[in-house]
Amino acid sequence: MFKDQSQTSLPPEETKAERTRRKVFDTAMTLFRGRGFDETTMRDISKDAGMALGTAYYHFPSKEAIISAYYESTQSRHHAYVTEHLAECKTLQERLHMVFHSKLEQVQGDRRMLGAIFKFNGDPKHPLSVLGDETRELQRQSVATLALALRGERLGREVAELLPLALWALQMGLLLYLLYDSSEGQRRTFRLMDQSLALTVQLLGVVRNPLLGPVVTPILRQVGQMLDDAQISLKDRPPILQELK
Amino acid sequence: MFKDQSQTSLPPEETKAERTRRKVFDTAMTLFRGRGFDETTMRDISKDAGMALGTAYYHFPSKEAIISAYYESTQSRHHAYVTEHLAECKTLQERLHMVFHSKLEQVQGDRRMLGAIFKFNGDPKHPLSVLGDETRELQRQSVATLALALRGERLGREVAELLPLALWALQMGLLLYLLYDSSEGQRRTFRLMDQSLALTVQLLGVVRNPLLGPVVTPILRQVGQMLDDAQISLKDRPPILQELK
DNA sequence: TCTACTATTTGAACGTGTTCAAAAACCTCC
DNA sequence: GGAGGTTTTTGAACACGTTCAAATAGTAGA
Repeated sequence: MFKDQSQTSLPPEETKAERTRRKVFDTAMTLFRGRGFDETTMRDISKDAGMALGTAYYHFPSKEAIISAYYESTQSRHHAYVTEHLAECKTLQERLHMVFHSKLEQVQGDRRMLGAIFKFNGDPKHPLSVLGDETRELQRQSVATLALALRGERLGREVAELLPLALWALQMGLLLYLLYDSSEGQRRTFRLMDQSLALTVQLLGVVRNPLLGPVVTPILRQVGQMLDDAQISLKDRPPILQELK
Repeated sequence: MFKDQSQTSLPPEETKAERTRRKVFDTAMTLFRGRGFDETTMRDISKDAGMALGTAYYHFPSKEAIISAYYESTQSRHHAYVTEHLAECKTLQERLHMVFHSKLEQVQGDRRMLGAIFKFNGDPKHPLSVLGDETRELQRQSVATLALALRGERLGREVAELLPLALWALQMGLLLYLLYDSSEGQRRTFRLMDQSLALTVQLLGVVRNPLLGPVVTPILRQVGQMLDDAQISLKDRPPILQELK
């Protein structure tokens, strides 16, 4: 219809195909948020987007692929937000608070979509399984984003290795909790999050207490070895869990 | 076809309907184990069971309901096994070992079916969500079975409240790991399990150390309060997570 | 044995996600 | 502007889980 003459120089990358793809994505997001993932059909999406069913499938190989795209986009938005606001936070508490709160606020409106993400963890072969092969890179990024909150902390080797993964697990748990939390404004999840983070900081204090070193260090070391052995680790190429052996 | 004349007195409860239902269940189990849940069609099941599609649906309201029945049957088999063998185990280690090993051995052959169970956790409304409303009773039983391993232990109030739930979470984690573990005989999962249990016992030692009481007790108390507040608790009617507030 | 009722079985039909061959639009080089 | 090629769009078709009205088998009371 329209030749895109207004933007000859700015983004030369917005091809027609990309515009269609975005139209599918945006329409799907609106419908998913409104009715939920399962209640929205691909036919609904293509109809609302003003195109044929096959067209939507040309741009997204499956319905879940749309969720996957959402997953990527929130992750990168979160990462951007965190890197931007990191300098403003002075203490560890502040950094953890900022990192976790921004994540939660970001996905707060998408509660009904989270289910669609958690749904696929049961299938190791499934591309959307958070623990699986295909989301490995995404999961690595997610851990890296959270690890930014630990920047500059003096941590023992064991803690430095384990904590980012533990934070990731905590975040996953909180997102799962969010999914079930229909309290107003999801305040329950926010409270649980604050308490969890306070506890984390407190535990970190215990772990760093030199008097308790002899008790704590061997345990941490053992936990680390155990997770390594089970390949639930972060050492160089981080799989979390792919098909094992 | 056959009038069942051989059992006039033994089980008066095996009606024809029950026999058909069992036929559906058994056929489904065979196919699920062989090809996996998703790869098995309701049409496959009904054909192999020698009946029409609608008949299978008369006895099970949905495909997932068959998994649900499996879920119940393993839980009760596990419980029976544990109560029977509990007396043979003298130490805490032995009891934990027996309880966890028997569970794992029981579901070992059903790896491919576990995915179908984990799949539904994403949806709070879904009857098969392990955290949800409808599986509450089943989850309570599961925790109770695991708690049998702690019978007779002297535990502080906080630990006594938290540990069973922690064991349940551990078991869930191990089952998820099992799902991804295609190592021969699932030895990776067994090893991870043994290590986790050893660590559990070791941690229990730390927690019980009277010298560390002042450090450990307030933390445990706080964790307990936090989970209570978030309704992730076991106090009287245990919800774990249902739709919140 | 017949009658009325219930429990069970049947397969056609529906809505879904997905696939695909063909049509249409677009692009590039002459 | 037209020929040849590629990208995008289209809607019919498929297999699946599920529903349902109708057919059949079973049962209990006369």
